[in-house]
Amino acid sequence: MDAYNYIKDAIVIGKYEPGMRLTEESLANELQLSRTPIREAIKQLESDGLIVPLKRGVSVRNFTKEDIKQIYDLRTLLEGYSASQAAINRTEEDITEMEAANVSFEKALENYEENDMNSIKEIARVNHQFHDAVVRASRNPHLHFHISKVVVVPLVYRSFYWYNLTQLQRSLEFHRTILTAVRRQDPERARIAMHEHIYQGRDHVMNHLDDIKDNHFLKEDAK
Amino acid sequence: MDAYNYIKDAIVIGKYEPGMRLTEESLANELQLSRTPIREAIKQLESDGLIVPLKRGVSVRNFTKEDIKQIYDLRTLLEGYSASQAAINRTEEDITEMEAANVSFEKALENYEENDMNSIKEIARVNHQFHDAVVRASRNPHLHFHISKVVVVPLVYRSFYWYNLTQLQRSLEFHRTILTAVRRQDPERARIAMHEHIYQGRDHVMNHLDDIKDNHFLKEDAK
DNA sequence: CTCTCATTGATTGTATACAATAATAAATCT
DNA sequence: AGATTTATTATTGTATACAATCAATGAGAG
Repeated sequence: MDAYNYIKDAIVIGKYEPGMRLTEESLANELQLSRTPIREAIKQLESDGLIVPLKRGVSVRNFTKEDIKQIYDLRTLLEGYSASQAAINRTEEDITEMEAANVSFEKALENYEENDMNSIKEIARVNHQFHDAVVRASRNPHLHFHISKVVVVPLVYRSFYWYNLTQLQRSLEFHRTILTAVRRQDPERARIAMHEHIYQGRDHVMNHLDDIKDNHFLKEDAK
Repeated sequence: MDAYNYIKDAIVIGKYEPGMRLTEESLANELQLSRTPIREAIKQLESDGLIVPLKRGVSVRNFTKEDIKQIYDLRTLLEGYSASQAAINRTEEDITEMEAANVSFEKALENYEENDMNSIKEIARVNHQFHDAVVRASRNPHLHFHISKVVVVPLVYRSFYWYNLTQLQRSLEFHRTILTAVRRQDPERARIAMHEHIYQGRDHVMNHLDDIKDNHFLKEDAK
């Protein structure tokens, strides 16, 4: 894996915590590379908004509750649009892919256990599989570009750790509703279903952020 | 100016034409720098989607007519949302800024002459001033982030060269309508007005792309 | 004469060295 | 002691050298 993806993953899974300062040399040591490729990775992560520039060097970005709200609102907007466009432009192959993703989701739910790292990761994977199929069906690469930047945010990723079986089953139901609307080429219903689906995710995450007292995600930006 | 902004501008104004291959060494020579900072700039521009990776090195991205359509659709969506949020969250200072931007626009129109490089640039500047004020009034930095990536596309920038006085006056009228809706805190009217405004821009650009025979923007991707 | 393979040349990927600058620690003065 | 200046250290910014890889050219075989 290259430096960019390594560091990105480390941030997303929380290995590098928000506010943590990243120095080129320590990263270079950890990845057994020279500073040159590290610097390039850092520049890209800065473009992604996952790290913020300091006077000297960079630190892992801290997303506040307000950030998460706004990011979910954007996701709602973009993925809602994505679903509506998918309903217009989808082919039979797209439908097949979405169906396959939902079958995988079902299977993943059968093996699901709360707090089991592996089954959670599997859920995250098949969930992404479905959403990705929708975006691809929309036939708009630029939309894909923006959605991918909005979804990668650490908290969005980690939200799967906070779901329980009932909520995940509800998610699958939404996927089925969206699939039906896309199959019937009903853009508005597809959009609304996706909108509702992601909005539920937003509520879910926001509730958790309220609960957590010692919330290291909400630390003030280390200046 | 640093390497990133230099190359970006060169691409946006068309100095580096679509499909043109960029080698690190030639850029290093042109900017009188070593390859190291050039490489970092290239990685960022790749994130922006302004250049595309080749098997070896990179080339300036070529935006097809389909790309432009999709980009404008996204802009419509994002800036429409931006206007609606501005209507909700605006302060008096935001209104003042938007008013100032429109006054500047008026002034710029008085000095406007078709094909006059300077007055065109001035129009582009004050237009951006207004749109930027709206985004800032929406109080959503992430929205700002995405809109800025969607607006920078070369063709969007150059579209100002294709306007005439009547069309620019119409643009100013739209700005006024948007401002009114934002002032009255009417999100839906603000959204629709912005939507219509940008959609006109889209039509305008698409018509021009139809007209232009020897359209170097539409060259096939140099592989 | 054309196709294949090898050799050459150009360009990128990585490492390292040095210079510039910021952060930190020490020392001096009031 | 507290503040201010100076010295030291840490970290980044840039340049350059070398290794790895891809593209292009040419030589030889069919």
